[in-house]
Amino acid sequence: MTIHVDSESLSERQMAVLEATLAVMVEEGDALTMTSVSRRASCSKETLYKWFGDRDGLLTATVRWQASKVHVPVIDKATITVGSLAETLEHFARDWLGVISSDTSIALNRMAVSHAGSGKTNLGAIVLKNGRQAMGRRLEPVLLAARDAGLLTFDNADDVFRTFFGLVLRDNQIRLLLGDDIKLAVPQISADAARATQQFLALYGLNTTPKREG
Amino acid sequence: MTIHVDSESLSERQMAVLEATLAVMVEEGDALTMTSVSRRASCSKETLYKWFGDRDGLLTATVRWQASKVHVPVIDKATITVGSLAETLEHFARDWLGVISSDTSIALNRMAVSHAGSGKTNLGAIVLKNGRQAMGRRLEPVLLAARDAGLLTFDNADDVFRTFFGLVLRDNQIRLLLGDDIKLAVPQISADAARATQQFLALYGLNTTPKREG
DNA sequence: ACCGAACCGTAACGTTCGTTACGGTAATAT
DNA sequence: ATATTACCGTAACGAACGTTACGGTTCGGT
Repeated sequence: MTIHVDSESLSERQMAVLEATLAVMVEEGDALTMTSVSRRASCSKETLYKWFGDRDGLLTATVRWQASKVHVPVIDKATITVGSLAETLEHFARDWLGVISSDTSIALNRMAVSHAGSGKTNLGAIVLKNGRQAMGRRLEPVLLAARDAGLLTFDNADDVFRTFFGLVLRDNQIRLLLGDDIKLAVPQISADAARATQQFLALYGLNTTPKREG
Repeated sequence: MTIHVDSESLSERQMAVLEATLAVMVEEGDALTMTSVSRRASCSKETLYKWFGDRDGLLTATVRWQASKVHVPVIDKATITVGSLAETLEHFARDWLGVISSDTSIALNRMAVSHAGSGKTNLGAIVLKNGRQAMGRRLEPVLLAARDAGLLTFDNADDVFRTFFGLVLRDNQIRLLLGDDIKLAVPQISADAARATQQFLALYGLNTTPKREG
């Protein structure tokens, strides 16, 4: 339960251990055992316990570390135009869909959902903070800048972001978490991102953008 | 692993046991043990194993039984109008939000997500079939009837449903599964359902419906 | 009244796994 | 050179829990 390592003070070796833990997570899910991690990381169990306290500490450190690796692109607010806004949103949506359909994201979210049930640790809070909330924080200035530029109209930025969330992700995340083997390849993701952006602009944009595909 | 009871051939006593199992699921999540279920159901473990084979069989039977209880309202396709369509969609959305924010739904989805990770059983497929897919099957005729009546325009009904899914649920489901204690009370649900319906009609409706709240 | 089936409550068995302990090795410091 | 530290590999402990077994009770049929 005690935090033995901080997110910043991670040695190379420790990060390698967390990487191994993540790999085991992806392969075995919650059936991950300390033995399997130590085998995969070529380290001793004693080291695992010395560094991370207990199993929950190892999982927490892994989730926290992996979550901190997710980078959302920063957008320049100054030069925002009609085209750049659409481009930014579409790019954002594309990256996002790519992230949530990755093996590591699915494994992490599954782990967090499982542990949210038996309320021992707060993996769910960590994932929520570094996933959903980080996305919102990153996109919010873009939305506000677009509103200032007269491109969008809305009252609550967070509420708008949640609708964008729905338009982009739709049922993809829950289906992936439930094991539905949907194909989210690059063309599909691009098409989804474009559609979501179009729909979002149609709902909140001030000018009609009658662009059709084809 | 062997199926000992069918969904139809469930005695009253067996359904009471499954109800107890569901209650334990809600309370303890995946930490559910055979002992806790037998205690809660006032039955012997021997009976549990005789009826349901093993732990997975008990969980599967519970999920299957609970999922079969979810009833989605049937809508009359003949008398569809502009107002009835909006009313139908809004009602649908309201019921849906109520379901996914219920304790049982959260517990069931968490269980299914957990087991989708360690691919032993197919709880995820069951939940998916009786949740997401059942909703789509139920709403599809409404969408098609609305298109026939000239109220909506779209190519792929399933694709349209997925967007409706996103507009209604947004980030609510994943946040609930991850343990975020968001308040989804009746007024909030009603407002969300109304907003989602308005936005959906704005995207796919042929006539503009400039109704504002207030 | 008697029998057998179904079921309850509980004890017991075996496995898995988290956790701890210990011996051995390489590197670094004194 | 020797002590200390950090780590690896593995063995061992203990608890939790799925699974099985067994004695006792209820109940419907004959």
